[in-house]
Amino acid sequence: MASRAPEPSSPPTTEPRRYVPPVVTGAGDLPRTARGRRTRAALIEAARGVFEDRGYIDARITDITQAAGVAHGTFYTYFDSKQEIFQEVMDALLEDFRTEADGTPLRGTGLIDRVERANRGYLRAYERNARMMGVIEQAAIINPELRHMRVESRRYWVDRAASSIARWQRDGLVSTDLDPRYCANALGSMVDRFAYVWLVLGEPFELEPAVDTLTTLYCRALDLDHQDV
Amino acid sequence: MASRAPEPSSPPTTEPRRYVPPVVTGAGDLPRTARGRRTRAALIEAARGVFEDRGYIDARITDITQAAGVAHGTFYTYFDSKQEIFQEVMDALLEDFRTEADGTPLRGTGLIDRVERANRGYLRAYERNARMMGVIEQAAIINPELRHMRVESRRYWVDRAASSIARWQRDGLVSTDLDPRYCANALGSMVDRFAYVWLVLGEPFELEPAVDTLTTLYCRALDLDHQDV
Amino acid sequence: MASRAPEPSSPPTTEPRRYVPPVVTGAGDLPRTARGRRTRAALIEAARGVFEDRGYIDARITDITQAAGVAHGTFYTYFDSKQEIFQEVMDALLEDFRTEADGTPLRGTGLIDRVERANRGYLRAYERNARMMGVIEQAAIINPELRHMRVESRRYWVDRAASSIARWQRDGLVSTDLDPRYCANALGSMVDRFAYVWLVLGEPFELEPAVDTLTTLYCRALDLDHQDV
Amino acid sequence: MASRAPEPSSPPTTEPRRYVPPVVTGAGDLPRTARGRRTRAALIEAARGVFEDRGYIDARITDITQAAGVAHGTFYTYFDSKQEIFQEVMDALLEDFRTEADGTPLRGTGLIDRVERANRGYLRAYERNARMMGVIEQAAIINPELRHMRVESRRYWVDRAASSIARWQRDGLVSTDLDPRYCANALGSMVDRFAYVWLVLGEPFELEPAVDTLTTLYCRALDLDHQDV
DNA sequence: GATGAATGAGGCTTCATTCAT
DNA sequence: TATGAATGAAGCCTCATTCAT
Repeated sequence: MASRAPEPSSPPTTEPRRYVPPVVTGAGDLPRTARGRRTRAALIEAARGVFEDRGYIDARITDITQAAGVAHGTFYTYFDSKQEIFQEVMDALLEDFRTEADGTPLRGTGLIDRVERANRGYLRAYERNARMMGVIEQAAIINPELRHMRVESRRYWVDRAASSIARWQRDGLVSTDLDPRYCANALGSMVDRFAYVWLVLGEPFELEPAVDTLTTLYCRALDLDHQDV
Repeated sequence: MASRAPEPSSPPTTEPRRYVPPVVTGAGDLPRTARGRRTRAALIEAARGVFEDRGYIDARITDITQAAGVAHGTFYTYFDSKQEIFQEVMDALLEDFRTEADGTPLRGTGLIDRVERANRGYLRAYERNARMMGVIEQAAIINPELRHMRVESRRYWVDRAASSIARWQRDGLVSTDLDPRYCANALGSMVDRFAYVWLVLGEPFELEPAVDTLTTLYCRALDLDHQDV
Repeated sequence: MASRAPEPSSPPTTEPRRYVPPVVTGAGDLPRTARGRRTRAALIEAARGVFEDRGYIDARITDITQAAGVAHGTFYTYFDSKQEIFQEVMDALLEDFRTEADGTPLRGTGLIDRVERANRGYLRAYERNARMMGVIEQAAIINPELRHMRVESRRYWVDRAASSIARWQRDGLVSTDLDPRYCANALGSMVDRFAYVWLVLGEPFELEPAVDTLTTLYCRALDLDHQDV
Repeated sequence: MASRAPEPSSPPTTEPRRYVPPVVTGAGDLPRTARGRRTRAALIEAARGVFEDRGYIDARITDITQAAGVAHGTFYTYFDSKQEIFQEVMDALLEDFRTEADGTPLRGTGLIDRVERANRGYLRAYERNARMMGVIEQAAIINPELRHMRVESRRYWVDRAASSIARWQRDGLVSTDLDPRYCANALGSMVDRFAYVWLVLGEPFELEPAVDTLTTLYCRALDLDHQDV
């Protein structure tokens, strides 16, 4: 049945490449002088603003240098391309994401509390970075290397979830008729996509009911709530 | 005196008063001759192929006319822009989607069977149209009008699901502590995004376990399986 | 002094050609059937409206056929080009111009009365055809053959005026220190251009004071008013 | 709750809220480097030549960059459109016009001498710029903004003349039965259009008789020659 | 390091004209 | 005659990247 599907490893937009670690050009390292570091930081900050305002495709190098208050050519002193500076912005964002997720306060000690904390953390981080999240979606869909980054990032979260589920199965908390990888992907999709529909597409929701709903569905789907007495 | 004269203060050459609507080249109705209908259909078919191969952004009008074997200008006899022909392709696809979803055989008569049928139908339609689904995602993220179409289409499915959930609540099958709209969005996101991750991003899954997992999670999340004895 | 001027016979826009009488193609003669004559007339009428609304450059064949309610290709059954149908429209207009000019009532019998009649007639005809006059100016400036027509038409009026002036000189009514051709051109320019500035460019004037002013200036310039006692 | 979040109803990806003004490529100020100024000047000079040779409509950006010996894209470093560079050329020309008109030697001290000087100055400036004057006529007839410029420029001359006539009336030199604005427009039209017919349309005239005729007609029309004893 | 000018490939769209029915 | 589909040349403009100071 799945046989009619396109090769899964070959998304349509462009020919997939094995992940080539970003070529470290002259721009790879941090600038040596303080002035250089300042300029570089200004460019990254400016770039984030421009990406948020115009999206990935419509962001022009000119916009970025202008917003940073430097000459056009200066951009190429620090970055080789739009993609490269985008990766910097994206890295910072994903880092913020992880930090936020972990830093969210835990309200209780049960499994449901943990799930709730994860969901709340994710949604809050998404809220704060909503505009860039939309842009990342756009960029990832267009640029193969950026897509790779995004897929990798996704895998990080999904793998964590899959490990948890597997552990819960070993602990007898979750039925073993479920495949952890399938479940983690499905439930991760649920949370991630819900955030996108809400915060990027603009479907009107609110944080607390969203957290509640996602947490309830998540736990009931795994039958965690019956175990968690 | 100047009675028959036009208003002197309104020079005719460049600011016409009577507005003659510009000729609507394409877009209008269907071509009047069989030949025209053939050409138009050929363009749409060619366009789908080109979109699948190159994505929305990289698809050029030239690619489409070449694939259809007509002159470049012929495109503009039938369509005004890439967006317009894309909408045609997308319409056809969404139609196919609905048809497929409804036509999937029902394996039993219980609620779970119905959920399963919906999920299997959705995934099968997604499979068949995987490449275009990816392209639609791309296009919708870039073009506001296409995004609108996609959001509307999404709403169609979500509303259906929300209605079902509300009905099940009235029938005492689903706990009333859940908001149908939140649930429908979350669970719809789960299925839709899972399909995307699998069939567009290329995460390796298979149809039957996917249907099973999604159906199980969907039903347990709503506690449908306890009722459905 | 005049030596630095560009070759007078070589206006800049395009290479001047000797006047080639319009090539009589298949379209030259009137259609044989009544239906054909009707279609042709409809096209000319439609063309005038389109030219008035959009100017010469922006008028498209499509606009004309659409306004005439015939198929696109039908145009070429009767005309070979936009220029050709424009000439038809222009011919009719110039004819109307001459008729109007001659038909204007003569208010008295003196020279001044005649000058006034000519001016009033010219301005009234201009008023009625103001929009097309502007378009003719545009067309003549762009298309060498149409410019030729316009120059010829201008010459017609100027020659008439020059003849009158020469006659008046022979009759001792006008000082012989003036060159009739120079005068006729200058005074004709005055009237024609005044009409353009008023009725095409939209400078606000009114008919009667305009006639008065132009007539007074015209006659005093030639000292006709002193003779005309 | 969702306090730090952006308005959910406003998706960021495509409808940016903060408006980042598009980079103004050309048009801005003068180039900052000498090289840039040189290139810009070369483009303007080349443009004038191209306009003279091909007219406004047929002048292509490519022609201009080729004539200036720069790459196509360089044009857009300094100008946004053909219209914009044309305005520069036109500005320079009108400036030259005013300078020339004022700088023409005054042959005597009477009113007639002044009129003659103005006419000679105008015709000489017209002679020197004949080709561009024709092109300006073309451009002004086609492009609304350029027409506006031209109308404004015309108004400048006509207002000057109207002021003179009004003054002469106050001084008892010109009959008060004439409206200065009507007269200034009519007589200005005479001179301007005569120059056009001569130097653009190519009707054969010569400078001195032209100056004489126009001056005589101008003065007699206003009865200046009777006063000027 | 910083500047800003120069480059040029690349795609879209229009519309007069031709042509097959 | 009338129709309307098909043709394709032609020019504009953008903007990432390179380069000379």
